[in-house]
Amino acid sequence: MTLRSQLLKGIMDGCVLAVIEKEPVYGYVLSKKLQDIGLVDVTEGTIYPVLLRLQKKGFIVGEMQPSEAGPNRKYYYLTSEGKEELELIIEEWDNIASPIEKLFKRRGNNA
Amino acid sequence: MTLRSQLLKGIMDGCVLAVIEKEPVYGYVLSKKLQDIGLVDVTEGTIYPVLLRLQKKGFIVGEMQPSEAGPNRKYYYLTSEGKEELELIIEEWDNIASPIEKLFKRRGNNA
DNA sequence: TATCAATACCTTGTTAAACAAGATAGTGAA
DNA sequence: TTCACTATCTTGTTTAACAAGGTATTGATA
Repeated sequence: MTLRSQLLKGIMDGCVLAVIEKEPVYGYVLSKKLQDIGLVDVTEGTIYPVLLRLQKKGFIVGEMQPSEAGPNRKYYYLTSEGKEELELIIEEWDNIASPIEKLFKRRGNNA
Repeated sequence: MTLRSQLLKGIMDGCVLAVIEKEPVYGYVLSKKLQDIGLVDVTEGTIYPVLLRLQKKGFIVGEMQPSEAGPNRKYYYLTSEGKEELELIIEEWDNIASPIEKLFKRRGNNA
C-alpha cells in the first residue's frame, strides 16, 4: 500500500536476522524493536510470516519458553546458516543501495 | 524471483525519475544507463511499465522523436509534479535506508 | 535477395512479500 | 466481568519487478 511497505520488500529477512544475531528475541518484542529504530510499520502481521519463513529455511530456530506474566514466548535463535544468509543479504543490500544513493545524492548541489 | 528484484521494489520510480531529471532519455537507453551504474537486472520488461506508470501519474511526459538510424525514440521529460515526487521518494528512502544501514553496520566490529 | 544483429517500442503473466485485519488465548487490574 | 496488555498465528489483498514474448526499423553481410 504505502511506498514504505514496498521499500521494505526483500530486506525484512535481513533486518530480522540482524536483530536476532545480537540476541535471541521473540516475535512480539522483535516487532517493537524494529518499530523503535524507525521501521514504524513493522507490525505482527509482518513479523510472524517472516519468522516462519526463516525457520522453514533453517536460518533460525524457535523455542517456546514460559513467561511469568502473560502468554508464553517463542524465542528465536540464529543458526550458522542464518549467519551466512545474513552476510549474503548485507552484500546484496550494499550492491543495490550504493548505486541508488549515488543517483539520489548528486542533486541540488548549487550551494 | 531474485533477492535483487525484491530489493528494488518501490524504488524503481525514484531511480527512473532521478535519471530523467538530469537529462531527458528514452526507454531503451534508460535501461542501459541503469544497468551501467549497477542495477544490472533492469531490462526493458522493467523499464517500460515504469515509464507508463509515471506518465499516467503525470510525473513525466513522453515525446516521440525521429531517429536517423533505427526506430524512432520516445524521449521522456520530468514535470514539476515529477520533481516533487522525486523529493518525496528520496525522503522516504532516507527514512527507510538509514535504520537498515545501522542494523547492518554495527557488526563484526572486533578489529 | 535473404538473413542477421542491433536498435527501439510495447504487453502479458507469474511471483513474492509486506501487511491489514482478524482470530485465539493468558494475565492482572479496575 | 470487562478491559488492557501481552503474545501467538492465519487469511486475503495488493503491488511492482521482470521474464518472456511480440512488433518494427535500419544497416551490414552472405
